[in-house]
Parts: sequence; structure tokens; C-alpha cells
Amino acid sequence: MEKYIPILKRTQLFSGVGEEEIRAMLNCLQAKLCTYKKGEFVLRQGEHLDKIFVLMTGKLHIQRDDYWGNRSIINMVSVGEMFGEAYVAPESGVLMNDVLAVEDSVVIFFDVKRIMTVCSSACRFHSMVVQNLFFAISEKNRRLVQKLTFMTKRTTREKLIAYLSEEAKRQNSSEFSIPFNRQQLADYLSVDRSAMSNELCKMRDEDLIEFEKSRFKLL
Amino acid sequence: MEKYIPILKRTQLFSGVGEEEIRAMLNCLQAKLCTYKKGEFVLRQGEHLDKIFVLMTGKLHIQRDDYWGNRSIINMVSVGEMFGEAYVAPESGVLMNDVLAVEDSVVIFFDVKRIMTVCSSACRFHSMVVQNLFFAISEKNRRLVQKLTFMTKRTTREKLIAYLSEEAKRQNSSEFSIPFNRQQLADYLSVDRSAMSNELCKMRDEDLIEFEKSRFKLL
DNA sequence: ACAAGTCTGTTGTATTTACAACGAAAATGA
DNA sequence: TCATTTTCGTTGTAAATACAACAGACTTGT
Repeated sequence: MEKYIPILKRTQLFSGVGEEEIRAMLNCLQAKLCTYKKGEFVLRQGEHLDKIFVLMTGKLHIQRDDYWGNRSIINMVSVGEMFGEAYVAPESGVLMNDVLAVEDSVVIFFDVKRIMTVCSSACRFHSMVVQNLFFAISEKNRRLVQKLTFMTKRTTREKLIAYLSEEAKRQNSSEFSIPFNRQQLADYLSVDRSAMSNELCKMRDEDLIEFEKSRFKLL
Repeated sequence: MEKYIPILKRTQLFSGVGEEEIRAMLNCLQAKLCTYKKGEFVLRQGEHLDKIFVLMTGKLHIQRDDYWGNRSIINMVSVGEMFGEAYVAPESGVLMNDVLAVEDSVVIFFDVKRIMTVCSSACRFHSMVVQNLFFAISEKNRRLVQKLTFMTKRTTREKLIAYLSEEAKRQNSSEFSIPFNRQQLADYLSVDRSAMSNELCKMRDEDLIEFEKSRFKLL
């Protein structure tokens, strides 16, 4: 456990907390270390979660099988990232996804009741962890809402306009760079790359936008 | 303020907290009452939020204008519902939406620092409110993720399959009712109603599903 | 019971998209 | 520098969607 403290220190969950405090809290929060071989399941669909975890080494996939057995990968968990925050609630029902180790992985589980119920003066930084947890889930929430506003648009052009104008607002300039290449942008907006590329060029021809590589300008 | 305590008692934020405790907490949480005429803005795009609020009477719209001035309604806030949880974070930037009163409305604001920083023994139920807040935002998070998994599907049929099989899992039965009529389901999945209706019937003809009104059966 | 309104399925057409395939430009790496 | 790979734009075709319009079943209120 000891050797993972430097990794924990850099996670969002323990942001602002020193190594000494983390060491103290590991006990207070009933932290448990688990290792998984590549191909093993960390969590299975249908389980009831009462822990959150942080990935220490390796890589995980959050995936889901539908009624007819079609699998789709919902998300990827990289080292230092957290999972399970959203499932820890009295009425959360059961986990709807599998969590699979796609590499040999090590995760640390924390008891949620312990996190949510602030303990005695023994760990002064506990309330900071509660705040960090809250902020993490808030941030995830904001990102999801934003993505939904793009996805609810019907056409590729509308999705592009929604995304680009949002990005322009966020960066407070009509000229800005995006963190995607074409394929990634298409995946993010759930559209076909070539169709999107085509649409971008049409918009350029109509003098709505200018662009070069990942740099865009709204007109 | 006093007359709104019964309403607050029934909200998710104060679930499990008695009226006496709420009364005590209103002070502790620096609650502030604000009234808005129909057509007034409760919050404007660009503001930095450090409060959350609960709607006491009236109705609000969360709406957004894009770069070219096209308006779209993101969400509706009904009496007892909360808003702002997701924007209260050090790095949340600024609010991306307007919040508009579409009826004469009364809202109660709570200071978030006060909520997140658990106070002295004076209000014993404070930590329960922290938990409620956490659960509320978790639940919203789960709903958003779920909706995204439907929305990322390319075709109407795939969206329907994703939604229906999810609902079947959730209700733990291949036969179940949904809380939407056709138009609402189409809005929820962001597709055209008639096209969706058409697709449903095709799926029925292919013996994939059976349905009658809002009752469905997967085969 | 009747009229008005709503919900649902159906159809046809114009539009939009997905998909596959390809070449040019740019980036990468030995 | 040269070969390889990746990225991007382009095109044509088949498939899917949006939109409008309409009819029958069902609800609602009077």
C-alpha cells in the first residue's frame, strides 16, 4: 500500500492532501488493495456497489452488453482516475456495466460510508476529500450535460455548430483550437468521419467557418 | 421563509430531515429567499455560481443560446427541484446557461461553502444534507450516462434497442411499461416521432418486440 | 352522446447520413 | 532522405431520416 501513496497524492480525490495525511486516512477510510490479471473482471453487471475505487496501475474498460448480447465500450479508466462515485447511493440499484481489466491492474477501494460520514478530529483533511469527491462528480456532470447538448442535435451540421460555438465561448474567442483530430471529433459527436469532413468543407464554402487542422474560426 | 419549510421537507435535498431541523439549518446554511417575475432571469450566462438553489414556487427553464443566437431549452425546473449542484466547484468556470423564470417564481439559495463545510454540533442533520446533495448529483450523473449510451447510437433502431433493453434490465423483466408516450420517447431519444413509430412497427413485424401503447415485450 | 382534441400508425418525398474506396498531403520513423 | 503510416478531403451509392400530411382509434370534457 505504502508505495502507492505518491500516486494517490496526484489524484483528484486527494488533491490538496499531503502524503502524511493520506497515510493516516488510508486506515480511516478502510482502503483495500486489489490486483487483477488482464481479462479479469473488477466488477460485474448486477453487483451492488458500496465502494469507490481509484486505479493505481493498468487500464480498465467500462463496458456494457445489451439484451441481445451486443457489447459496447462506455469508457476507459486510466491510472489515477476514479470509478464508482455515481453508483454510491441508497437507491442506485445495481451496476449496469462490467468493469474489465484490459491490462494487469491494481486498484484501491475505499469504503464510501466512511468517506461520507466525517469522522473525529483524527483526520483533519477528511472534509477536503469529501469536497474533492463532490467536485469530481460535479465536473463529470457538467461534461456530460455539455456532451448531451451536442448529441441531441439531429444533423451533423447542427452538432458541429453546437460544439464549435460552445468551444468558442469557452475559449472566449472566435478563433480557437480543439483537442481532437477529425476522427476523434467524429467519435465524440457520434457521426461518420467522412460525412463530417464533408460537412465542415461545405460550411467553409458557405463562409460560416474557417479552419486548418485543429484550428477553427467562426465567422 | 417559514411557510416554505413544508415544501423544503419534501425535497430530495432535505430528505430525512425534520421541519425543526430544517428551521435550524436555514440559518446555518445562510438561506436566502428571492422572487422573480415571469420573464426575469434568475441566473445569466457567464456568472460564477457559488450557491445552489431549490425552487419553491413557479417554473424555470434552463436555456442556452449558441454563437449564432439559436436558443434551445436544456431542461425544466419544477417545484422542489434543485439547480446549481454541478456548477459549484473551484474550476467550474462560469455558467453556460441562462436560467429564466417562465412563471412568477420563488427560489431559496443556499451558500455552498456552508453546506460542504460541516459545522459544529449545532445542526446534527447537516451531514445528512451533505449526503443528500451527494446522492442527488450521483443520481443525475447516472441518468446522464444512461441517456448518453442511447444517444451515441447512430440509427433510430439502435437507439430503441438500447433504450428498451436497458429498461428491460432495469425492471428485471422482458415485459415492461415505459413512462413515455410516443412523442415523449422520440424527444427523449432525439429522433423523429413518425420515423420512430415506423421503426417500432418494423421491429414488431420482424418479431423482435411486441408492444401495445406504453407496454413493451422483448422477444 | 357528441364534439374537440390527442395519440398513433402509415405513406411518399426530399434531405441527410453511413459506408466504402481512393488519392493527396502531412507526419512519422528508421 | 525515403518509405510507411496517418490524416484529411472527395465522391458515389445505398440506406436511413426528417418532414408533412392524413386517417383511424382513443380520450376528454361538456
